This record gives sequence, C-alpha cells and structure tokens, in this order.
Amino acid sequence: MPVITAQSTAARCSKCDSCVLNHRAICRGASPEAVIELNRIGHIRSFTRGQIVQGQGEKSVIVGNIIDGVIKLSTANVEGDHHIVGLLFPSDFFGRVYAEESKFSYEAATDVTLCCMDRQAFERFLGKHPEVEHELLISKLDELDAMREWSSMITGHTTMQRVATFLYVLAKRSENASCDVHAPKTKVFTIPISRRDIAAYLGTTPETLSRNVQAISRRKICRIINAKTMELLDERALVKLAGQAEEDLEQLVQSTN
Amino acid sequence: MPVITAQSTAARCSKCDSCVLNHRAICRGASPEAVIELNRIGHIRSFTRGQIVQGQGEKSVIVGNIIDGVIKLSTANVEGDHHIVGLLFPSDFFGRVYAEESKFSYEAATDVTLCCMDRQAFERFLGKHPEVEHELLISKLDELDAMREWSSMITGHTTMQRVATFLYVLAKRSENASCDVHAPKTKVFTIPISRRDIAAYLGTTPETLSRNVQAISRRKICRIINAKTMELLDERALVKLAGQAEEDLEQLVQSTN
DNA sequence: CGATAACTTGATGTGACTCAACTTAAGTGG
DNA sequence: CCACTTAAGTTGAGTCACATCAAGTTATCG
Repeated sequence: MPVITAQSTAARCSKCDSCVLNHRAICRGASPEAVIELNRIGHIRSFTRGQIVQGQGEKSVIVGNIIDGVIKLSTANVEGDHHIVGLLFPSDFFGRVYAEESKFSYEAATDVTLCCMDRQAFERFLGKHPEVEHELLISKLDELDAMREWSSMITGHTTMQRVATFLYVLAKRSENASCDVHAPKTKVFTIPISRRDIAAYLGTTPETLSRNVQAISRRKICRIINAKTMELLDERALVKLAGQAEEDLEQLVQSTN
Repeated sequence: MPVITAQSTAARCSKCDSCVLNHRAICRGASPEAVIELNRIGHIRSFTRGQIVQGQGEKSVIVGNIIDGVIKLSTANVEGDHHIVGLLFPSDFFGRVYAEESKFSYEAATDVTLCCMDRQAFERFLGKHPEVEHELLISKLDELDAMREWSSMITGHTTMQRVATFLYVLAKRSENASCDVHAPKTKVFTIPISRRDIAAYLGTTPETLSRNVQAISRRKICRIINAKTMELLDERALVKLAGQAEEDLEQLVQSTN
C-alpha cells in the first residue's frame, strides 16, 4: 500500500521539474539527465472512474505514476467476483514492468490523472539508469513487505478489526497528508472508494461492512458525515477495535506513505 | 511462493560452480567473475527445525539462498499467535536486503541447509553488479505477483478450497521436481511442514485443517500414507474441490517453481 | 518405555454470508 | 430544474462454515 500527496497541485505536473511527485515517486533517484528523458517518454492522461487502465491478462503496455486519484489492483475470478489486492494512491507506481502480460487489472477507482509511459520505453530507460532501477527495487521490496503484512492482517483478524484498521489508516494518512503544520487537525477524512470496493479489499461483503461501520458510528468512535466522509472521534477506541499493537498500525500507515 | 529442486545433490554445493542452485537462484544472472565473488562471501550453514535464521524486528544481518529444506516467513502478533506469510523452498532467496531490520522472522520449518551471506557484503556486491540486481528485481516482481495472487486466493475461498489448492500445488510441484523424465509418476508427495504450520499458512486452525484433509481422504481424492506423505488419487476431483480455473492453479504451481 | 508434542475427532456457539426489502444518493433526459 | 431511473448503501432474518473447547489417539524423542 501507498501514498497520498497534496492533490491540489496536480495540475502543475505537466513538466517533471515541477511535478508534485518528483521527490516521492521512483523519479526521486533520477539524475537531471534522467529526469529529462523521463519527461520525454511520460505523458499525462486522465481516466474516469471505472475505466480500465490495464486489463488482467492483457499485454502489459502501459506503466507510470499516479498523480491524482486512486487505482484499484484486482483479480477477477472465473465466477466473476473480483477481489481487490491493492489500492494505489498518488505517487505510487502502477503497471507491470518486465513481464509481457499483466496478471492483474488496474482500474480507476476514482477519476484519475496519470503520468503514463510506454512499458518497453521505460524498461529501456531503466536499462540505461541502474540507479533508478535500484530505487524501483527498493520500493518493490517495501511493497512486498507491506503486502505480506496486509495479508497477515486480513487473514488473522475479524471483519470488525479489518474495518477498524482500514479506517485508522485512512484517518492517519489524511492527518499526515496536510503539509501545513499549523493546519487545525480536524480529524475529518475522506473515503476515496466505494463500499463495494472496500468490501472487496477487506475480504468481506458490502452488507457486513456497512453493519460494522454503522456499529463504529453508534459507538461514537467515528462520525459518518456522508458515505465518503467521516470524522475520527475516539482514536484510542478505534485502535482498540483494530486489535493490533499501535506500532503495527503505525507501520501500516507508514507503508502507505 | 517458491521452488523445489533436487535436494539429494545439496551436499555438492560447497562451490558455486557445482551448486545445484547455480542456474535457478539469483546467481543465474551472475557473470563468471561475479560468481567467484559470490563464492567468497557465501558460506554454507545448517539450521535445525525450529531455529530462527533471522528474527522479526532484529537487525537484518544475514541473507542467502536455500539449498535444502523449508523456511517459513512469519509475523508474530502481540497475542503471540503467529501467522505464516510465506514458505521458502530450495533455490529461494531469503532475508531482507536494503533494510536495517527484518519485519518478519525467517524460521527453519524443517532442518535446512543454507548458502548464507552477510547482508551488507551482498549489498555491496549488488552495487557492483547491476545485472544481478536486475535479476533480483525480476524475482521480487514475480514474488509480489505471487503474493497478491495467494492473498486473493486466501481471502476469497473457503477453507476446503484453500486446502485443496495447497495439496494440488504440493502434488504438482513434486511431480515436476523429478528431473528424471523416465521416472514413474507415482503421484506420491511429501508435506514438508507440520499441520500447525499449514494451518497458520492457510489462515485456519489445525482442527479444521485436519477435518478437511480427512474428508479429502474419505472421498478417495488423496490417500494419507502418513502425516507427512500423501498420494494423489483423483486429480480432477482435487481441482474441482479447489474451485479455481485450472489455469489459475497452474499459475500458482508455476510461481512456486 | 514414559513423557511430551502432534494430530484427530466430537460437540457447541457464533461471526459473517446470503437472500431480500428498503432507503438514500447519483445520474439522465425531457 | 425536476421527475424518472438506476446504482449505492443500509437494515433485517435465517443459515452455515468455521473457531473454540475438550477429549481422545497416534507419533516422536530423550
């Protein structure tokens, strides 16, 4: 799991030099010359909610970084029910390098703005710039750790614990995302994806998810402002509900930053 | 998930040149000079079942390849119950590079023989040999895909389906492991780890696991020879029990090879 | 050969999925 | 801009798979 950056500045990202992601995405390891080259192969594209950026089983042609919005990484079963294996946030790298086809589908969970690159062009670029490939390796190693941690979280906890963990991570991330240190910490956070997607991500159903969220609201731990906005009221209680050591929770928040 | 190689030849692995892993592990991308260097920093060590190779939260000092045996990758909860997030087989790389501490514990699930390297020495080696680092990246990308696939498998299926999938993968891998093409395909395979560990891996309890395995036996799909050895009787039925497209199952087998 | 661990089997309670109805929000076109 | 349509989310009742607790059986090891 990944990052959320200041989204308001996304529009400035037409040049890598002024890109919000410049020092967060894999480009951070790139030399000035490399940045110029990236600037040449990358181009900004927008997708609307629901559009498939890269389909499961399709030839992997496009990779890049998310500038704004959320992409869901999912697998579709034979029975049609699809499971979400990851959520990608701004500054996250998406797509599959060094493979002919993508095993998962990358779908816009919200309207998204992406910095897209041709996969093979990017691979050639990596071949010429081992220092950037090194950064990519580091980020993939972290991603692997995060995936394992998430997997163990999903498998070993009750639905309520998963929901609490998810909300906690969202709340904390939103808190951290504010760059202005003097900004009042409102504890209000947005839930960027639908209940259906959250359920598929947490390995449950929309019904059970709803019941749990409502229960959290009834217990005055979070306040439901609307389906996509909530306010954290009692952090301590939420942590307790999550049923994990606070440090483990922090780690999950970190891994999404 | 990972590989199984011919284990009988493990003893010959005192030199990289004659190592069974030479063309399977990450060393496959190494030039002759690089192999010589690896030979210098690597050394063979044995651990007995239950020994911790690298503890959770400890400083990451040792990395390497498995020559023989199985290592389990696990996280321990605060409540003490630990969950297995991965199993590593011969030729698999273990340990965490480019991080000061290991988030997971690497524990010998069976007696193991390892080709161990000092983490920092190996990192210096990678710095000098981008082509090997490239191989490492590829293998980590595959591992990430496999982990996501596994995670979605775990989350979206019943316990019986998980057990069937696990047995299928073991059986198929054992079938493939036989290098002798003329060897009779006995369909007998060994279960390298304890029921307790399998349960922790599949996200269930030893009790439920036992019930499912016994049910599979009662239905003449597999024959239980002893706790650690089984024979596949009805492959088609096992696939059906697993409740997945055969191609998805094959992919899981592949990802462990 | 006794002790301890690993595994199996049984009985019971419950968390969460399913099916179904209802409510609210979001689009869409006249 | 408002009726209409469709999707998204909530709430309820019933069922079942699986965890838990408990006791028995079979391996493993000193």
